[in-house]
Amino acid sequence: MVTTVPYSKEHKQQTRQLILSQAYRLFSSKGFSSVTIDEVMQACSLTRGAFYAHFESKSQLYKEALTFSAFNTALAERKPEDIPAKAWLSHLLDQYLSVAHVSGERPCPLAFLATDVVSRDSGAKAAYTYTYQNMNKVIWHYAQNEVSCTEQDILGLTSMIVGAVAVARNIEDRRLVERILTSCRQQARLILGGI
Amino acid sequence: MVTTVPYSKEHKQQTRQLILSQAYRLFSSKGFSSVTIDEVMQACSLTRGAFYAHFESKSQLYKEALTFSAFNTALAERKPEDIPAKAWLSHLLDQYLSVAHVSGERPCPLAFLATDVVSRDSGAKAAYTYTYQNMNKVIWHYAQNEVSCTEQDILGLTSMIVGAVAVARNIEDRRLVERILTSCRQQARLILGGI
DNA sequence: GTCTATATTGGGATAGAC
DNA sequence: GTCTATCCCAATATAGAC
Repeated sequence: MVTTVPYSKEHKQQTRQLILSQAYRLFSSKGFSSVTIDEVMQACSLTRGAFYAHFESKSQLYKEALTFSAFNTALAERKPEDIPAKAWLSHLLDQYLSVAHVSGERPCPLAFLATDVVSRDSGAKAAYTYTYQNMNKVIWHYAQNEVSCTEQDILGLTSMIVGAVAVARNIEDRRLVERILTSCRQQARLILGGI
Repeated sequence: MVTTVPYSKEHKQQTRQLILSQAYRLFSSKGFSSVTIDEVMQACSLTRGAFYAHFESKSQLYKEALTFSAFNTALAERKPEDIPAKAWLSHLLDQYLSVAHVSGERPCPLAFLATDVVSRDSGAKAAYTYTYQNMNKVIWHYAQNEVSCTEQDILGLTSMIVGAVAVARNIEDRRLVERILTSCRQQARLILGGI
């Protein structure tokens, strides 16, 4: 019941982080219901029983993994000092609207869990909303004073890039996926008004 | 094993359509895994056992329900003769980008099942892709010759409206939802270039 | 075609040893 | 904290009567 000698506090923290990262990887690719706790723990080279020393339930894991992911997304990365805001924003957009992202590289929870969060509890929805607001904040941070659009216009931009990635994941025709991403890269520039 | 007297062929067809419509209603609101066959059949006032006289499996039902929905979406509605193409397109956009739609009224499968289809089989993905292509075709049909954008630009537009609805469903803050929808209605007009 | 069982599996969660 | 073993419920699918 109580943590004893052979496992240090750091070890528990590390294990917890490992579980969160593997859980997010699996949840983002398959959704809540299709992921089993056994699967998550096996990915961590642990057994199912050990799970409950870290989390109360699968639902709690989901919520925490969602929050965890918000800090590991590409958008959370700090801009290198020597790159201008406009160039960095352009880079972020291209990265988001890339085949690599659609294929699951550093998946954005907003796109990958878009319809999965709906059936979860309010906590998960709150985490989703927070991440969405944060995405808008980050983009506006780089865009403001540089482009000719309002803060409200950013909401349309983020809807578009999230939607593009979410839709593209279901499309097996590679050519169509490319066309969607290309169109959105263009429209994003149109909305921002010159970057 | 074989259909006998007390149930006519039309009766079977009617039952089948009822199952499809109830299934789509449930799938679109909760996703594949969270819907049970029992639930679908209860919504039809039938029992679980009867299901297998109509479909082979839950997966097949999902795929067929997805295809079925494509023919019942608001976008599939015919334009009344006396309404100009531009006005009709404008009406379709406003309807798509409405709180009512986000709340589940005549749900568009592209938005409501955006991340749910990913884990399904190729048949489901093909149905999704077909529906997406069709949405683009319909919008382009009304837009062409009326607006100043290319067919490729429509892909960005549809990504945006699908994304907006998918994202908004997870947000409990009504005010934020309104702001997202408003922004997208504006950006949609911007992309179309004057409607 | 629809019903009432029932077979069977998968997976969340707990118990107790180490 | 992690393991193995187990409980237990939910849900897909089938069998057989009507």
